[in-house]
Amino acid sequence: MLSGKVLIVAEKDSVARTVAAYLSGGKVKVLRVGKIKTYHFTWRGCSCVALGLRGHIMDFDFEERYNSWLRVSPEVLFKVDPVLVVREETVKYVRVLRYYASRVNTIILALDSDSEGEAISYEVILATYSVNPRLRYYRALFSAITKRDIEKAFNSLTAPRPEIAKKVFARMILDLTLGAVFTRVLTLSVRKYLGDKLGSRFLSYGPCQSPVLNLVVQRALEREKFKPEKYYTIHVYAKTEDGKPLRLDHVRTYRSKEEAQKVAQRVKEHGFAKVTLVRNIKVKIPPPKPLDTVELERRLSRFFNIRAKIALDIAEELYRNGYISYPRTETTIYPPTLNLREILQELLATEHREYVQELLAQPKLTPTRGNTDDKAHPPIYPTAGATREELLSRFRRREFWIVYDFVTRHFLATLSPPARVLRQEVIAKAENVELRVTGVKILELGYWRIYPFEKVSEKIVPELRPGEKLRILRVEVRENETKPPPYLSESELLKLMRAYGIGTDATMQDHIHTNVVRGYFRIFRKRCIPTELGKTLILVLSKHASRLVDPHFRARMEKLLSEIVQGRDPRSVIEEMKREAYQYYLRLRGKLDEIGRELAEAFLKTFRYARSK
DNA sequence: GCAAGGTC
Repeated sequence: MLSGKVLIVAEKDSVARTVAAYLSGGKVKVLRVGKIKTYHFTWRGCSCVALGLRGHIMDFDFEERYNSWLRVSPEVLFKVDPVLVVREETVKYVRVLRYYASRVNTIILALDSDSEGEAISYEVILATYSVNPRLRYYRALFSAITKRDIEKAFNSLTAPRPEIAKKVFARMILDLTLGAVFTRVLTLSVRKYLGDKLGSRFLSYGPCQSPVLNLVVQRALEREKFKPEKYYTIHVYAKTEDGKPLRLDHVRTYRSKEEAQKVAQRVKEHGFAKVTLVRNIKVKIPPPKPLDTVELERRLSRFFNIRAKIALDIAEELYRNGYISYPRTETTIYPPTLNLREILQELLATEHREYVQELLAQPKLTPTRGNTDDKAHPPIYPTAGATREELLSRFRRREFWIVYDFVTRHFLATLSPPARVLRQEVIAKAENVELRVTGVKILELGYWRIYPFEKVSEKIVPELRPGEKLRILRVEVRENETKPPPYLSESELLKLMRAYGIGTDATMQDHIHTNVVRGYFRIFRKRCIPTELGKTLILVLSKHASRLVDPHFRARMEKLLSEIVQGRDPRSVIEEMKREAYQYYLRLRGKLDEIGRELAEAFLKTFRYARSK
């Protein structure tokens, strides 16, 4: 099937390098063209060159003449087709692609086996077919960067799937069109009220960023609407028969203070409580599953108050420097080809040496296992052992060490035994008033030894037996108040985004970050607090175009787009979505003055506040 | 100057 000369294109350099190494059997010549590395080798008698891109090489944009926000009415953008253009930063890649394309007879598209990879494949075809009419294109689909998978993919090449590429292109067109139209109309609405005060700022809308903002705002509104209510609880201080002190709580709460006091009085007069139930349950707490991107971000936020964007930026840098594996993954199962013992050997160079030795001494390693596999990248794990000093001197920032050490501990935890605790519960009755005390006793630390972030605090209840009498010393009625729900934490937000299907593992933190940069919400002590501007933006959009900010909007759009893969004409899908968006546009346009006034007022509050802080 | 998705 193949003969002569072959160009292999991968999504990133590391994959091109690995493919070359596996197919060549080891003999690879590396040539640099500017900053781009090309890998030359022989495979099945063909002379091959492999190179890695940096993701997409093309992008959609509106033609130059639509760039004026003032002279071009936003609705015009619904009627024009954005054009696919080579990105400035990737012109050099296209040049190299074309150079080789004119000198080979076959291009193998070894891009990631997801829809983005299919789209990038198509971009490569668009960039090269004109320089060599005899070119043949094949697709190599591998589900892991392992020798077996790569060889299998290259021995069973398939055809590119343009319908998947077209779905991605349709998404790009819709994201751009909706983003541009609504960003411009919102920004223009406040112009006449704000003038120069707007500065270089603008009010953005996006099919991912805005539903994310909505989630944050809804929680804040719940919080604001919340009316605290008083309630009363009863607490009993008692002594066991052998003299140990013990506090029991009445299982009920009361709205009325008088009623609570009456019950408390009855308990007090009764003088003792009789133990009716002693329950001790041994519970196993399993170690965490192998780490994916979202979980890395969520845990670093929860455990260390590190923002998701910072977490991924640092993980990226650690990856580039060879300390951890590729940080953008949805996989939570270690592939069978991953040599866990080898990684442990590496980790002997860390300060967890002794713990690592214990694990290595075990005859069999049994890692935990999640249930997701993106078929592209393994879970995140450390790839080199390093000390605190090494990381601190190399990166100069404490967070690098925190992230690296976290990844290491998490990896070790997944190979560790569960923690074991004893959950204790004692019920006692004074007259007919039910009292309870609960406790936790740690039986075995298990993985908590290396992963103390999840360790529970111990509270031990003295040993009691049913029928035992507890002498009541004091009874207390406490006044409490119901509390509003807290602002959404960044960790919860990421979880919700994943559940609603907003963004991808690699972009979720971006959508959060965009909202922060736009001044829509702040993150303070791990929690997302919307500004006046963020709240007003959601209020305005909810009133006139609620679907655009609905958390389900992204998933709905994806579902519609997937019809393209089933054979539907992309143009008809794009038109359908645009028609709907146009209706929302008309509604907003009908209320432009009112909307502009509200947003302008909120804008001033938000940025006056930001400056005065 | 608009978005979201790759990648560094």
